Amino acid sequence: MGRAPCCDKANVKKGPWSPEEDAKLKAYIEKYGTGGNWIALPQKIGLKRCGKSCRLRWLNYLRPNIKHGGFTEEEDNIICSLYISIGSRWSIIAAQLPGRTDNDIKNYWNTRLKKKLLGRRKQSSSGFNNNNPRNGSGNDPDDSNALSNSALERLQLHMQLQGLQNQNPFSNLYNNPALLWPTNKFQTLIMSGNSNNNKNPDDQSQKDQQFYKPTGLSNTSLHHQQEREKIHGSSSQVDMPSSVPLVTAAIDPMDSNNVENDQQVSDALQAELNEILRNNNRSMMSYNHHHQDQIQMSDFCCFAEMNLSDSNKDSLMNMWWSNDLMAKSASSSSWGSRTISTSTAPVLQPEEGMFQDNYELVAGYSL
DNA sequence: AACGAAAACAACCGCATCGCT
DNA sequence: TAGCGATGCGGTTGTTTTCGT
Repeated sequence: MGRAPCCDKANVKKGPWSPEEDAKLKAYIEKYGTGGNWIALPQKIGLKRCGKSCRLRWLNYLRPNIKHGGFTEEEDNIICSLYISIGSRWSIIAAQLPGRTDNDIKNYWNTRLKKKLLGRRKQSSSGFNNNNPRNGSGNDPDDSNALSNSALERLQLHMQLQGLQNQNPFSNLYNNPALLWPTNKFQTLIMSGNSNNNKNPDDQSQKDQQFYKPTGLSNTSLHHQQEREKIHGSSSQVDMPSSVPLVTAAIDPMDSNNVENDQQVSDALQAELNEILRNNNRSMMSYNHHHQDQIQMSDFCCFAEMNLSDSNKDSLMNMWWSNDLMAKSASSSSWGSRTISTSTAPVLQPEEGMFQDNYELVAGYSL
């Protein structure tokens, strides 16, 4: 049995919004607010629209102080850094850019910024990542390659920015440890969210709120505050650098609950990583025409460009995928993959220091 | 000017989660 | 605490605009 539709599809208008519809929706919300019920809203206004559609229209286009287009260099920097750090968590990224919506940023990234950055890579590496039909869509939930597409993309960006530090416009910001998130502490925060009143280890949004919310706000009041901000258009931006130590202090990474099953968890994680790496090696075979046993991570162009030993490059690739896997394991949806059953999989909690060495090895900047 | 391809933008869909009863 | 409706999110698709020939 399928899920009940949120509205009567037959009597709902779809497609672009007309100026009249926009005016009706805007006028109503500005006067009465959303009333906390988007589903009922279109009926009240007399719009033949789905409540979700109204919500999207309001949030993305009609609410005050929305900016469209004209992304600045600084915004590019932030988007880039955050994407590399946390992946396609557009709502979080959008929260750091006042006036920008997640949809806008997502579109901007997919259509322009990504190309602008990845366009710098060598032809050969793009052949592997983009021109290989096996890797093209990333839609197949059973395709283990899909798991690492985002990670690989982020890795490539990471490498390029790292390699171009002296001449690229992102270098200053990229070296800002407060903005470069895939740090040991950040990973620990994500993974240890359940040690601090988080009953559901899969509840990513709960972790997000825990991570971003200012002190003194419950999740509920935070939600209400966010709702108010959305309606009134004030910035929901949280000053990230200052919020990080704030929450870090609230969650003790050395909490004994977190490290209880470290060895067991590390073993399980390593096994999963090995499997993923094997799968990726197989897909590399089809691209490089190498024997599986001969494939090295260092065969990747993005690694070849780095001044690292082969073993370090391979460690890097291991680390990067593990970073992605850890994130995905910690979340059921926000991190993209649904290939790992969060209901049955153990909550992987890395040891303190698990990523430390790798990041120092790779990044070359102080965390 | 006409056409097709590519890029950009807008909106929809399905799923996970929240929060109320 | 289970059930259910509402909400939020990210991925995807559809449409429009721009560009190249």
